[in-house]
Amino acid sequence: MSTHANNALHPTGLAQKLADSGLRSTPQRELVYEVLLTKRDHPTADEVFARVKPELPGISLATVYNCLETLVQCDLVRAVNFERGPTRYCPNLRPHAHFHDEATGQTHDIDLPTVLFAKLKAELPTGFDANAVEITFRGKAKTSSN
Amino acid sequence: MSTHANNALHPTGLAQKLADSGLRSTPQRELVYEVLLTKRDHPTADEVFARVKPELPGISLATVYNCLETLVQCDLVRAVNFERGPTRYCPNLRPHAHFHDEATGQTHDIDLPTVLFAKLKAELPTGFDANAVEITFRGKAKTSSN
DNA sequence: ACCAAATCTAGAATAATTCTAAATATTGCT
DNA sequence: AGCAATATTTAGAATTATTCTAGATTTGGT
Repeated sequence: MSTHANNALHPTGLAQKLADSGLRSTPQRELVYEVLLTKRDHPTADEVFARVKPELPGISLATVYNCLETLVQCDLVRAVNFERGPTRYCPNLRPHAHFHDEATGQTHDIDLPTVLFAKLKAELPTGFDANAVEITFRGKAKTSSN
Repeated sequence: MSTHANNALHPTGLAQKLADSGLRSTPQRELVYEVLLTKRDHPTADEVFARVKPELPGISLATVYNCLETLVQCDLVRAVNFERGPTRYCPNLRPHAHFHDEATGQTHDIDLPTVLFAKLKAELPTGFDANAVEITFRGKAKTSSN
């Protein structure tokens, strides 16, 4: 069922990545990561908390924040922000943009050719050296998947 | 001294733009707008408040927020967000990107060819109709103006 | 000058996130 | 196995930026 390129990194891989940063694999971290992989709808910390609680009823919201931050630090997950709304989390590590649907509030990943990111960086005046570019679209999506 | 293309819109123009939206020109709105035009360093609401207070000691922070919001609504000013930081305000209406200097925290405007924005929108899959694109660079700037 | 509507103000309320300090869990010795 | 050192989790308090509320002030049109 792995029809599309997927950067799923299951328990062992996760443990490895964490260890690389001198961190431990814990049930909380594994579960938070799994929740992000399972439903890739850019959930907020609160939403992750809600999805994780049934599995691990004792988990606290602070821990969810901690785990998410940890995963971001280890480059397993990207934090996505849109106009002061709550931070959303995204396990898609390919370079991509985001599309915010004004009607539904949903966030969609938009894959873009890598060269485009390079082209953008090339537009910067001398003296500016970017190590990241973020691209966000806003508008209406009339996808069939809605 | 008007060396660069400038979209300054002084009192009369401001009053006009406000009137277009059925709003009044007030000392507070004029001053907030002037402060934004005078020092275009993408100040936060707090910073605008600090700059405005000496001129109009009775002004409240709530009013500064109100004025900024009003100016944004009238398309005189753009609100700029970067990773959950406080919203910053920018009177540059040309389509442009922002560069966040990780070292200084400063925000710089980056003018980009208009066609680039169009090209980006063209990359969207069918079904996605964007009415705005936001581009943010992050990195180090070693400009002489620092 | 008067009235209605618009605007402004101070302070309370809210939302998302971070901080703090104590409780738990885990690891690496011995 | 036993134990100290360290990492992680937890609940709740604190913080920050912003919005809300309700009353006071200002304004434009008659």
